[in-house]
Parts: sequence; structure tokens; C-alpha cells
Amino acid sequence: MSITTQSDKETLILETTLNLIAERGFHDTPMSLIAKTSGVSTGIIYHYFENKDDLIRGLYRRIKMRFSAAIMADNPADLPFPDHVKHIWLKAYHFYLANPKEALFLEQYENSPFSRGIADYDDDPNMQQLYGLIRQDFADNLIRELPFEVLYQLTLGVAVGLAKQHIAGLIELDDTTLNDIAESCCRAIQP
Amino acid sequence: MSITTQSDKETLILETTLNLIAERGFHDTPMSLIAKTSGVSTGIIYHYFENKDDLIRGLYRRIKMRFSAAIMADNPADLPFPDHVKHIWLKAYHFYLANPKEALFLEQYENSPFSRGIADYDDDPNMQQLYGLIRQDFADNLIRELPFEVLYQLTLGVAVGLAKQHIAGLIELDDTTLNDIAESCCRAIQP
Amino acid sequence: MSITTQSDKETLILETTLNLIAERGFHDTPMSLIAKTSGVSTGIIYHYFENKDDLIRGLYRRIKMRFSAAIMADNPADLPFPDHVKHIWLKAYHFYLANPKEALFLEQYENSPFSRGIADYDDDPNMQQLYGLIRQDFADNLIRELPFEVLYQLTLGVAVGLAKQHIAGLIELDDTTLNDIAESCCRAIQP
Amino acid sequence: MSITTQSDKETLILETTLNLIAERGFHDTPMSLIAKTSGVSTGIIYHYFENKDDLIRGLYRRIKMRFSAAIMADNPADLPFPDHVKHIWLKAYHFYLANPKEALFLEQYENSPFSRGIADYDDDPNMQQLYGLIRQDFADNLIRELPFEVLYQLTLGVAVGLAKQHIAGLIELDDTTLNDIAESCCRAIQP
DNA sequence: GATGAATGAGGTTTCATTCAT
DNA sequence: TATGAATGAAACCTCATTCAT
Repeated sequence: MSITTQSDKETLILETTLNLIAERGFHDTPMSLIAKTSGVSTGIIYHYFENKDDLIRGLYRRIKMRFSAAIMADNPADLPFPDHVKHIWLKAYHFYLANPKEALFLEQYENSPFSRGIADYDDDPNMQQLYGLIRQDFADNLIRELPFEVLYQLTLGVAVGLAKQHIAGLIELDDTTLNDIAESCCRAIQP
Repeated sequence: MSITTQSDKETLILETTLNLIAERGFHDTPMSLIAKTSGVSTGIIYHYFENKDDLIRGLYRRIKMRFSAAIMADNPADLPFPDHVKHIWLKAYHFYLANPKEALFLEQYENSPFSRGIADYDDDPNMQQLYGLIRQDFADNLIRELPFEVLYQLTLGVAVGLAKQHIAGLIELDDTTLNDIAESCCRAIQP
Repeated sequence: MSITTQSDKETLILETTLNLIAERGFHDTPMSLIAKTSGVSTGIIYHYFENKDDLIRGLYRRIKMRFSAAIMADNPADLPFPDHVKHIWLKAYHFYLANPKEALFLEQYENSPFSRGIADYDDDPNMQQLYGLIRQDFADNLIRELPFEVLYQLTLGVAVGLAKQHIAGLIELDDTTLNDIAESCCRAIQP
Repeated sequence: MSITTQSDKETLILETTLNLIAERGFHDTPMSLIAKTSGVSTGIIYHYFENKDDLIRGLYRRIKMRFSAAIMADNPADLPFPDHVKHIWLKAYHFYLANPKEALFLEQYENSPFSRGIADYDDDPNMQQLYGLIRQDFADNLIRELPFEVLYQLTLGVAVGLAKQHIAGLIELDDTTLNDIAESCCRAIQP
């Protein structure tokens, strides 16, 4: 299989795995259940993935890519600061809302010993673009000189956290409030 | 087991479990390993805890209590807004930093299907006190009328997120910057 | 379990394993069959042995000990050369004949990639005694100065080879012939 | 496949199988690995061989033929007793030394439940010739009237055993010693 | 001839839990 | 309270073999 195209079966397995893990968690999702639910044999899973770890890691990469593609859609670079940050903030929030399974999976993965030692984004062009954007804002003195990670927590971290609460049914935010919060986050990183 | 007293052995088991799960994750921490590492028999664990779930849930409650006690220490209620929020914010950050194992455990737990359906804090007096504080600030019109959960994300959520990054070795923040960020978070919830 | 005593269950498992492997070979003897035939659970096997390798290696050591004990029985050291060699030669032959399962197992093991890199006999007092005997014969100029391994092939190697053929039903040797061959072997190592 | 001609691919598969089994043993040499190492598909192996057993048995016959051809090379029948026996003895020894993989394979095979019930040599002209030689020596009263198998153990059995030790790195024999031992073996079967 | 995706029974091993002592 | 041998279902993974292409 090439990097860009995935066989139908590989995709089917990944999607089934996502659904199951989102509902039941890593260790209550045996390979046999993935196989049965997918309607394939156990053996074929091991044809596409080295082992369960590899399968889960592959799923993570896939979803992470979709996330970064989603938040960088519609050319945020065309907007001036702080509009592009707000734009991305809202995209992130809505991606999680629109993809609750992916959300549950990502959070579960990133807080498990699976991940320890964090994803590098070197092969994700959308993340590269985002980094470029921030770097430009640094240069233009539009945002405070803080580490990326801090900026992330003050902005997207909040969006993600809120989206998780929303998915869990704990809150519900109308568009006005959401805009309002997004703007607060933008203010928090301004000089 | 009573709420107030715990036998030495029970505590030993809980602490061993914390260490192991922080390092290896839930599903790579079998009961037999907990027993061996604690230097007790498997059987005795089942004397103190109904089953593995009960053990983990017990550990969660214990740590959550310690967390709330830590952030509400030193009577923050005596300080005026926004100083008490900032005070709590910094306590939360430092609790995570000072207790990385507890941090890893909490995050792992709260993002796993163990927790789904959220802890209720009815039996935690420190959390009750925190709620009271916020309610008073609402009444005094000092903070925006947003759901608790939103306020949490904008403040402690950020503290916790940053602490996690720090533990992971991704960032390091000096006291000035930390103060600065804490203040930003306070501003974000002001009307 | 101590080194000297083995629990009944451990012994039962070892004996069952021997029987099965002698009849069916290593890789047609699954753990589940060992368990079923022994009348124990699979789990308990892993209580006594780390894994299948460890079980087989343990069995090998046990049988090797019994073999060396058998050939060194009845104080061959008391006999003069070449009688002690002949004595040992016949004991070796008869051990194999009397213990065909052990014979099949040993040969299978020693010719498989399990063994590669050879047993050391440091912890086998009977082998130590045998080595001492040979060394004395060297000193007394009774046998040719050849490596132990060569002496072994010229004597016990032949005994073992013949016994294997006997077990396989290919030959049958009366006592006179056997004595005769044993003497031939003794002559082969004399100066 | 015909007896006389083998396709290149068939030979390639056989040789790869030999290499792999010599290094890893029967049951750690899956068909898929043979295919991958050979650079062919699994499917094609089943075109040339009925199944794995057939492949291994085919390999055994092939090697056995090469062994018998090697020991009977250079017309030993032209030499008088005991020179022809010694000649064959040395050929056997050197075949094993020069072909360690074949040696490992043969020993493994012949001591596994694969073989039980021994190869018949009816279709091997070199073995037929060897039998004829021995029968003549019987008639001429040059060697003792012992079963073939016993004669084998006293002569070639020793050669093979020593070669195995040599391959394993346990001994090293110079030509003089080797000649010496070969002569001892010849003496052992004389009347 | 040739490929390699696909199968699924079966292999080894793990592990939560029980229970006789 | 305390032990740890014992259970057995179920987890992960392998591999001989087939078959559509």
C-alpha cells in the first residue's frame, strides 16, 4: 500500500477500531472484536498492521491529520490577527463536536502511556503551516513571546477542553458565547 | 474500610498501584504485579477492595481529595477577587508539578471509559467551598455568568494543561511568566 | 520450590511433557495438551515454568541428571581400567534402552536449535566424577590424550547410537555381542 | 516435478529452506519466511510442493543423496580393505564439515518425529553400492558379521558425531589424529 | 506459472478472581 | 487477616493453506 492510498479493508479496520475504542476504551477492544465487527478475519488485520500497538498508532496519526486539516481549512492565513486565531479556535471546537469519537480517542490516546513522548508534526503540512503563521505573528509583535505549548494551552487547549465537556453533555454553548470565549482566548495571548 | 482510617496495608496497596499505573498504564498493571511490588499476597487485595475497578476508583477518589485539599489550602476565601482565583490557579499548577504520578493517573483516568459520567463532588468539602466562592463572585458580579465548567476550562483547565506539558518536559515556566498567565486567565473570566 | 524437592504438580507436568514430546515432538505438543493430559489448568504450568522454553529446558536438565546418575551408579571408580569404561558404556546403553522416552527426548533436544551452545555440567556431580576418572586415566597413561569430546564419541557416542537403533527396532543385540562391542570401544581409546 | 530436472525456482526454494531451517529449526521457519527470503510468493511454493511436509521431505532426500554421492566418490571400491572403509569414513567426516547446514538439517530431521521409521535407500544407487561393498567384505571374512546398523555406528556414526562436535566449535582435529581415529574405527569392525 | 490478500483454527501466554489452608 | 496455588476464559498473534486474479 502506498502512503497516500489505503486499501478499502485497511480503512474499514481503522474505522471499526475507532468506533469500538471510542465506546469501550483500548483494553476493552480486543482484536477479535475488531475483526468480527469489521467482518474480516483476525489474520488480515496483522497483514495491514504489525500488532495492536501499530494499529492504534496508525489510527492516531490518521485522526491527527484530519484534525489539523480541519482547523487549517479555508485559508486562515488570509485573515489578519486575531481573526485567524479565532477562526482556527472555532474550527478546532467544531471538529471535536462534529467528531466526538475522534475526540474521545485522541484524548484517551494522548493521556495514556501509549503516547509518552509526543507526536512530532514534521510530516504534517497543516501543522507546519500553523507554525509558520504563529512565527509570523511573533515577528509582527502581535502575540506574546511564549512557547508554542503555552500559546496552545491558552487557546486551542481551552477549545478542546470545552468541546469535551460539551460532548459529555455537561455544557451547551450558543454561538455568541462561543465567539465571546474565543475572543477572550485571543486576548490572553496578546502582548 | 472506613472513610477516616485506612490500614497501613490498604495505603501501601493504593500507593503501589499509583506508582505502577503512572508508569505503565491501567492495562499493563495486573493485580499480581501490584501484589508483588507491594510485598503482599493477591488475596489480601481482594480483602480491601472488591475488585480491580473498585481499587482504581478508590485510588481516584483519594487523589481527587488530595488535589482539592491542596488547591483550597491557606484559606483562599480570605483574599479578594481576583486574588483568590489566582491563588487557587497557582496551587493547582504546583500540585500537579509536585505530584506528577498523581497527575498522570488523574488524566489517564478522566479520559478513559472508567470515568465517563463524571465524578460528583458532593462528599468533598473543599470542592463545596470552591463552589461557594464562585457563587459569591457571581452574586458580586465579579465574574461572568458562565457555567462552572466553562470557568473551569478558562482557568484551572489551563493550569492543569500547562502543568502536564511541564511534567512531559516540553516547557519550563519561571514564576513571573506563571503569574502573568494566571492573571490572563483571571481576566478571561471577568465581565 | 527448592532445588531438591519439586511439588507433585511440577513433577506431574514434567512427566506428562516428556511422554507427549517423546511421542509427538516439540511442536506437536501444545501447552493446552500438556495441561489436559496432566489434568491441570494451563495457568498453573506458567506458575511453575516461565514459558514453554523454560519447561522444556527444565525437563532436559532433569533427564540429563538422571542419565548421569545412572551411568555413574555402582561406583565404577572402584574398577580398574578398562573395566570402569566398559561398565559405564553398558550403563549408558541400558539407560537408553530402559528409558526410550527419555532417549527420544534427549536426542531431539540436542539436535534442535533449542540446545545450540551446549549444556555445561558444572552443577552435575556425577559428570564431575566422570571427568575426574578420565583425568586420572590420562595421568596413568591408560587412555590416549584426546579431547573429552572425542573420547565420548568413540565410547558413549557409540553406545547411545546403538541404543537408538535398538529402540527404533532396527537391531537387537545379545549380551555377548554387546560386551564385545563395549570392549572394542575401550580398545579404540587406548594408547 | 521430475526426478532428473528441477526448475531454478524449485532449487531456490529448497536452498532457502535449508538455510533457514539450519539456522532456526523446523518450527521457526514458516512458509511465508521461506517465500520472502526466496523472493517468491507463497503460492508458488505450493505449486512445486504439496505442503510443508513434502517440502521438507524433498529437501531431506536431496541432501541424503548428496551425502551418499560424496562418500562414495572416487571409487572406494577400487581400494582394498580396510582402506576403502577409511576412505569413506574421511569423506563422511569432510562432507559434514564442508556442509554444516546440511549437517544440522540432517541431524535435526533424523531425530524428529518427521522421520521415525527410517529412510529406505532403495532408490539411492550410491547406498546400494556401499551395501554391496560391505556384503563382499562379509564374504571375504574381512569384517565381523554384525548388522549393518552396528557397523554404521562403529564407523560412520563416529565420523558424523565428531564432525558435529567440530561444527559446534567444541573440538578441532588435525589430519593425523583424524587418520588415527579412522583407523581405530576400522579396527573395531575387524574380526 | 505466479501473486499475495485472505482465512481461521490453533498456538502461547496473561490475568482477574477464588478458595483451601 | 493473610497466603499463593489454582483456575480457565480470553487476550494477542501465527501460519499452513487457498484462491481470485
